[in-house]
This record gives sequence, structure tokens and C-alpha cells, in this order.
Amino acid sequence: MPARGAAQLSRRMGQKKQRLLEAEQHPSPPDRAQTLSPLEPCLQPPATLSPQRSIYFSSPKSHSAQLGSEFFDQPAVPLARAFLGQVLVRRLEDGTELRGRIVETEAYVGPEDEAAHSRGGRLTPRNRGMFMKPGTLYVYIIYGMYFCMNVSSRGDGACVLLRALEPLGGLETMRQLRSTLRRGATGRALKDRELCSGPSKLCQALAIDKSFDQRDLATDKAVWLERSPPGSGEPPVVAAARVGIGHAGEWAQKPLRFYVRGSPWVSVVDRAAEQNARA
DNA sequence: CTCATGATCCGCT
DNA sequence: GCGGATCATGAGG
Repeated sequence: MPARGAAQLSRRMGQKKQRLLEAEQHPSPPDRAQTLSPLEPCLQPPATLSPQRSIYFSSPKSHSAQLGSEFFDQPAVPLARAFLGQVLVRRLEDGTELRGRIVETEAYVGPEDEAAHSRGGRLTPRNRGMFMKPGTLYVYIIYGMYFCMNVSSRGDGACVLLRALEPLGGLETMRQLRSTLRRGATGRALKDRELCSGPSKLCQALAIDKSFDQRDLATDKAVWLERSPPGSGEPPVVAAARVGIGHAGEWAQKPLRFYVRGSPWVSVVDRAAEQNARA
């Protein structure tokens, strides 16, 4: 196939971007100030406070709504459902806050789950987060180039995969992060629906990488969960088969993926499942 | 819209 | 060595 050479060539770029992501620690990516708030680099937040000086105001206002460990301390299936509607927040080092409402999750219920990385009780350095306390993140690399973000639930080796968000804030920064990090970076602008509609897309959009593995979602300062605004009620939920696990026999069929019915932000819609569950 | 394909490399056997 | 909890693209309807 003649077209091959050109394709390969343009792929080389992908690696560097990947490494760039691994580095993360840096405030802002290659992008200019653009959408990021025009803060002077030398301008500190309201003067003075040394790191741990004040216990009273030690947590920023934005953290007041941060959901604590109680929320995460429930089995994978109820937790996967409870996540729907809640808001995931990511605070970048330059202060930019990115937020998105969770609209799609998957439950991995533990050692008996043939599709889980913890199947058969496997405990390795990689999946250790699955066995840590509820609320612990398990971030891993998939297909050599993407990340997936899970949250440990109650139960050994059980967790919830975050699959899609409805972007609520920081869309332009998300767009930049996605454009910079994705492969095949043809300049074309991404639609809003392409920002967070998939487990690895949302990791790119929120700048979540391996450095977040084993962090605690209940206490972390750079990523946390907020209760959905009151009045938004409980969204109608569809239970469907999980995505991308063709193997794993009967476990592949079980309805362990949950998403908000009718949401345009979901990564994969399952018409059959929706038909089935009609009430 | 639905396929089909290839990229790419770490973690495990 | 092998394969994967994915994504972007291109062809065809």
C-alpha cells in the first residue's frame, strides 16, 4: 500500500506529544494565554498566606462542594449510578477550572468480573488503585497511547470507569488540550461533542494522566467531584453492556454500563438496551 | 449513519 | 512475545 509511508511519517509526532503529557507538572501547555485567564505570572492570589498558615481558609471556595469519602464508599454498581449527574472538576496549575457533568460510567465489580483488570484477584503494581480505599483513582495507559480514569469503589478490586462528560466550563481549554494531545492533529476544530465523549477523550480534555494514578478524589486539590446542583433531579438512566470487552464471555453481556438517557454527550448509545428497559 | 483499519507500547505471561 | 476498558479517519450507504 503506497499511502502507507506518508501516514507513518506523520505518526512520529505522536510520541512527543505523549511524553509531553507525561511531564504534565507544567502550568500551561504550548498554548498561548489565549483562553486562559490573563493572569500575570508574578501576580499571586491575595498576598501573603504561606502554605499552611491558615486552617480556616485553607480550602478555596471552590472546594466547599467537594464530595468526601462517604460518597465513594459504596459498591461499584450503585456508585457507577450515583456518579451520573455529578460534576467532575479539574483545576490546572494556572488556576483554570475545567468542569463536566458525568453522563456515562461503567462498573467493574471485582475479582469475579472477567472483564476487570482485577479478574481472578490479580493485584499488580499497575492496578493497585483498584484495591485501595474508595475514591482512589486508578489511571492506566491503554493501547500504548491513551489514558483511562477509574475510581475505586467499596469492594476489593472493584471500581468505576468514567466514560463521558457533558462539558460545562473551560471548553476552550479542553479543545486546546484535545487538539494538542490527540494524534492526527489536523488543525480542524473539534465540536463540543467530541471533547469528552469517551474515556480517553475526557482524560485528554481534563489533562488527566498517569500522575493522577492512586490519588484520592475526595481530598485532591487538582481534581475532585461536586454534587450536582439541586433541582436537577435524578436523570433517567440506561443500563447497557460495557464497551470494548468482546472477550470475557458472559461478563461482556452484563448491563454494567450506565448512561443518561437522551444525553447527546454519551460516547456510545445502545438502542436495543433502551428499548428493552422501556417502562 | 455504520463499518473497517491502523497506531503504538506498557504490563503481563 | 502478545494483546488491549480507544480513537481518528476514510470508504460506502
